[in-house]
Parts: sequence; structure tokens; C-alpha cells
Amino acid sequence: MTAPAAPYLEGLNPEQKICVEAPDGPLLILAGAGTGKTRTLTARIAHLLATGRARGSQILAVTFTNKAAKELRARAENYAGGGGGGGVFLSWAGTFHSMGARILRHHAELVGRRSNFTILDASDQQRLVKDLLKSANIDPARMPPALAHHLIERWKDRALAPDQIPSEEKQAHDGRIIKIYRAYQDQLKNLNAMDFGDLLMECLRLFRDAPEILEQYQNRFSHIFVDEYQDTNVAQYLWLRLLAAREKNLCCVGDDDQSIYGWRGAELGNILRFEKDFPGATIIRLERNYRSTGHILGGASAVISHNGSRLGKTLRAQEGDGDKIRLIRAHDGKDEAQRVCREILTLREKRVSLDEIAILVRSTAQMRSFEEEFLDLALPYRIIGGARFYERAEIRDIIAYLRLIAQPDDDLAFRRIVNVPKRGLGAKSVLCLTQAARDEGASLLDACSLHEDSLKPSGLKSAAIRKLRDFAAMIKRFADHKDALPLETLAEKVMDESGYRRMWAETKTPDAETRLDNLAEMLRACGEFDSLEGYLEHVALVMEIEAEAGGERVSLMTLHAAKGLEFDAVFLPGWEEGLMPHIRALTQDGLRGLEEERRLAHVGMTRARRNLYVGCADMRLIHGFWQDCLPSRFIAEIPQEHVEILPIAQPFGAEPVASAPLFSPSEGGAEEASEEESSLFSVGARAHHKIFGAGTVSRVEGKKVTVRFDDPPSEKTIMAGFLIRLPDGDSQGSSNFVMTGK
DNA sequence: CCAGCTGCCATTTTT
DNA sequence: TGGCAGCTGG
Repeated sequence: MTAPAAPYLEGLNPEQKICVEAPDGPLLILAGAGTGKTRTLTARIAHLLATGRARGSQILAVTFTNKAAKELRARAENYAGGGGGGGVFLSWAGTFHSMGARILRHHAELVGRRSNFTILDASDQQRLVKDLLKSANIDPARMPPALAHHLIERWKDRALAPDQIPSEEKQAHDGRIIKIYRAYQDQLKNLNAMDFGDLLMECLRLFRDAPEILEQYQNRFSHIFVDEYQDTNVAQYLWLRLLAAREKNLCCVGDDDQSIYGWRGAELGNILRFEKDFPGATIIRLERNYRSTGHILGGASAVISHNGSRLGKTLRAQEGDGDKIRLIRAHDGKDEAQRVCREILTLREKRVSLDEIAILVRSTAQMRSFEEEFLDLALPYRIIGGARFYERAEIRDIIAYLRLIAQPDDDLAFRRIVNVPKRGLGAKSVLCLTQAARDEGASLLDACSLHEDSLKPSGLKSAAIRKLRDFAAMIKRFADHKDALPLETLAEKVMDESGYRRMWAETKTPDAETRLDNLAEMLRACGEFDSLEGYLEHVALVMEIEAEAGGERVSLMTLHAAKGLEFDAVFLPGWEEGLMPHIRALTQDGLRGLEEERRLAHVGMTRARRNLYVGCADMRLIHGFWQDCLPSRFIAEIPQEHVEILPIAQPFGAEPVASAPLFSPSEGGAEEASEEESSLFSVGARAHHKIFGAGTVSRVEGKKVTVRFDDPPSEKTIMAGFLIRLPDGDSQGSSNFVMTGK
């Protein structure tokens, strides 16, 4: 039986082929970094189709990001190129959340319920929690909204409804969080809204309450594929287990060594327990790494081998040893950035494309020193995963208009834009309107059109009523056009007729132009959708925009953002105890936290193809204070033979780096500042604040400085710390100085 | 109503 | 140090 090799088998190695041709049944492909897991996954899908075991519409392929879903679809379609034809290929490929939303909407339509529920984004959720805490009279200092929100989300990750929370957890924070959780769910119901967790939880509930629907989907999906299985949470696991219960053809691809999202609910146990959860499961390892050269892989493997909770696999390099991992030792953060940039310039001289160079940091705060250095050297760079397009205020505003047009009872959207641009409808008017709406059981938008007799008692003035009516009429006018006009035209109409675009056009701040550009960009994105509802769904789920062309650039991003990417040269700065591994991970989650940090280190190292640099500084400015740093334990875990320590121009400590003294205090005793010197200083409360007063330094006593102010600030401000600005523009932070006197 | 001040905070972030 | 939300005084 020597049939001609199928195109999808071309170039696959033996272990990959085993994965592709493995028979039906539960299958876990443990694919290490750089082993071609997406290729293997798509080849298996192509194989199923080619052998007639499944049709495209019977395959459910789940990923975590829309980007991954898109890539999967594109690759699969590429393989299917010859055959297939016509029909929709892989019609069920997407994220967990989009699949959940799809199933829920489909079902709601079937039973004739409103299927147009709103999906709340992160900031909507935060605001809701905040409001609830406020109305429950809980001190935000003792229970920050972000924490409450986080706890609720983690419960949802585990598919726990308020009445399913284990009793010992209910007691946490005096049992108040659980009340907030209940109120939050009630509120979502009122708003006909769901958050991301609900999309899965409600799906689970649907499957439980209506077994015939579950069965329908079980029959429909003969084969289920999951990418990045190590990132699944409990709810996702339960969901998959239900859907796969009948056919049992669940193929998961993942790498326990790349699980770095535990903090947002990912359950490493899911992948570790796969064999137990799915009896008769096959586990196949992909261990041939095609990405990195030997020293890099050797170092990365050695580091990850220190972890206990792993299934274990041994990555094998397919290339030569290559260059050793280079260790860049630096004085402080700035010095580190300079040394890294020097190396980047060297790489560029060696014709390495800037697009192939990345700096991966642990925390975003590390980015600034690199940006400053890039600007100094005129090195083009890009930051990946910064402020997301759809999170920008101007975009969210227009989205709110569109949401209100699509769903007149979306009160959150109403609140956001009723006075944007300014229409003289301030907080007071909205408060009154809310009252009236509640009394009448109407949405805010509908309440605008109520009879005056219903509105007046709430305290609304005639002028405000008129303005509200105008606003409602405008939204109505848009709504009337929503199906007749192409979305792009509708959105443009909204931007113009609401006065929104004019508002920015007339704004003189430097960012106004960017905002107008963003609006134009948004219109372009609208052009790709044919329905308002479709676009809103996309926006709620996607939160991402493509594009960004231009010349070669160095990439700067967090380690988390780098997962799935690869570069010729990778820099990993800030490998110091406390930053990498991060102190918070250790204090919060102990050994579990440390192991996740180590996986993060492993992910970072395995992004590199040919050149890997690890950076480590002696001291770092953290929250305004200099701290001595110890090299990361992960550096010590890299075997010596894989490392080359870069020579350092100056010996450490040769130059003073820590906060240079403001002025040299004489040893010991107090000193009268000379008249000339003392007139040089002016004092402000914060570096980013305007200087609030000028004064003269009259006395210097060690770290104690006495200043006579021309115009004295309050005592409290002085206690809080201050800034002294030298006349040549240099400023010196000095919150560790004590200031007395006036 | 908004600019400017103050207090508070400081990992990672997708859907 | 620096970013942000919330408050307040002009």
C-alpha cells in the first residue's frame, strides 16, 4: 500500500506523523516549544477529512485567541485547497468564548428568547462591581473593586455559581464577596448581559438543564480539537468533557512547560490529569525542536527541569550548538538598556533584521528604560500588547453609540455617551432620569421619551427633558437606518451627526489627531462587517486589531505576550530575584508561583532561534527607591557550558549610580547653605506636578534639609515627599529626604 | 465644568 | 517615580 503521500504529510517527522495518523479516541499531543505543534494539529485535521472520518462541519476546533483561530482556519483551508470546494470549511473554529456565545445565541433564538445579550468587556465589569460595592456600603479601601472582580472571575473560571461556592470560601472577607457576586449576577440579568465567564457557565447550565441540546451538539461534533490545552480552566474542561462524552474523539495539544496563565484561572492540573480524565487516552510527545540552536535549548531545558509539576519531556535540537547564551551584567536598569541596545546595533551590523530581534520583559514597567534608549539611538521599535485598540476611549465611545442603536435597553452604553460630546446632560440629569426610568420600569433611553408628567417628579427640568428627547430622537434616527445602510456608513453618520468627531477635531491637545486617526481606522474595520450585530459581537470578543506596516522594528513586549512567537535574537533583561521570578508570584503562590515563573523563563528562552541574551543588573530603581539586586536563581540553573559572560567595560561600582546626593552634605554637622546656592532650588510635590513653590535652602544637615519657602505649601504635602528642581532643568527626587521648617 | 491637585498604587491580561 | 482615579476650587 504505497499510495502517494498526502500533501499534509509532506515534511512531517516520524513523531508528527504518528500524531497525525493516530486512531480516534482521546489524544494528548505534548508538544514542546518549537516542535511544530500547530502544523501537526492542522495536519491531523486534514487527515481526518482526507480519510473521510469527518466533514469540516463536524469538527470543533477551539483556541484561546482569535489570532490562533484565524491561523488554524487559514492553515486548514490551505491543506484542503484541492478538494472540499464550495462548503464552509472548519465552520466551528474559534475561541472558547465565541463558541459559547454562538451556542447560547443559537439556542435563545430557537426558543424565541432575546438572543441579543450584550457581552460586557473588562471595564464594564469593573464598573459594575464598583457600583455594587458602593451601594452595599463596602469600604473600597478594605475591599478594592479589582479584588472583588478578580475573586468573582476566579469562581467563574471554576464554573461555580454563587450557590455552589464551597462553604469555607464563602466565609472569605466576611462573606461579603459572595453577596457581591450574587448582586453582580442579578445585575447582569437585568441588563440582559453576560461577562466572559458567563458565556461558558451559561453554556454548561444549558447542557445540564436541557440534555437533548447537549446531545445534539455531541452528535454534531464527531471530533474536537483544543490548542494550548495547558491554559484551559475548570469551566472549559467541563465544557469539553461534556461535548466529547459521546464520541470521545478529543485531541488536545499543549505543553505543560508553557503554562503561564495560572493567575487567570488556567488549571495546570487539566493537562497533568489528562490520562485519568479520559480513560484510554493516548499521549504522544513531540520533542524535536526545530527552532533553537543547541546551547539555547540546553539552557532552557536545564532551567525547566527544576520544576516538579510536569509530565516531563526532553527537547532535542535539530541544529548545531550555535552560539552560547550571553549574559549581560549591568550596573542598573539604564546601563542594562544601553548594553542591550549596543548588542542590538552589533546584530544589525551583522545583517540581522530588526524584525527578528525582541526584548522580552517580565513587567511593563521595565519597558520605559528601553524606550528611552531606543529614542536616543533612533532605533525603530514597536511595543506589542500595549493599549488595545478597542480599549481606547474614543473607540469605546463610538462602540457605545452602536450598542445603544442595536440594543436600546443597554443602559451602560447610554450612560457612557449621553453627554459625550457635551450636551449639558450632566450627572444630575442622568441621576434624575435613572430615578424616573426605575419608577416606570423602562430603560434609560425609553425613559427619555416618557411624558413630562412622569419625568418632572424626578426633578428633571424642562430644558434637560428637551435635551434628552433630542438625544433619544437622534439614536432612534440612527436605529431606523441601521439595516438599510452599510455599517461603515452608519458608523460614519454616528460620528458626524452626534458631533463626536467634531469634538475631537476642535480639541487642541496633541493626542486629538491620534484619536481622529483611530476613528478612521475603526471605520475601516467596520467595512469588513455586514451587520451591526456581527460587528459588536466581534468587538466584544476580539478586542484586537491587525495591521501596522512600516519598516523594520525591534519588538518590545512582556514575556506573556511573547508566547507562540519566535525571533532570531531574544533579550531577556531584568533577571534578578524579585523581578524574575517576581516577588509577588513567590509571596502569593509560593512554590506554585515559583514554578510558573520558571515556566515563564523557559517560554522566554525558547523564543530564540540563534541568539539569546539574559540581562541582570546590580541595582534597580523600584517605586522610586534604589534596591540592590541579586542575579535570578534561574541564571544559576543554566549550566555553565551554555553560557558566555559578556565582558564589562567598567568594573561594577566604579561610578556612583545610586541617587546622587542632592548636594554634598558635610560629614556630620549641620551646614549653612551659602546665599548663592540656596536661591537655586524650587520645590514641588510630585515630579509630574507643577512646581508649587520656590524657596531657599537655609540649612543642610546630613539628609535633613531646611527650606524657607517664599509661599509655603501645607505640612501634609511636605510629609508626603517632594521634588527639588535645579535651575538647569535637572530634577532630583527626594522622598527619602526629610524636610522641616518653612 | 474642568484643570489641577492629592492620594493611592505599583506583575502578567485574553476573552 | 509615575500613572491614574477621584475630588475640589475657581
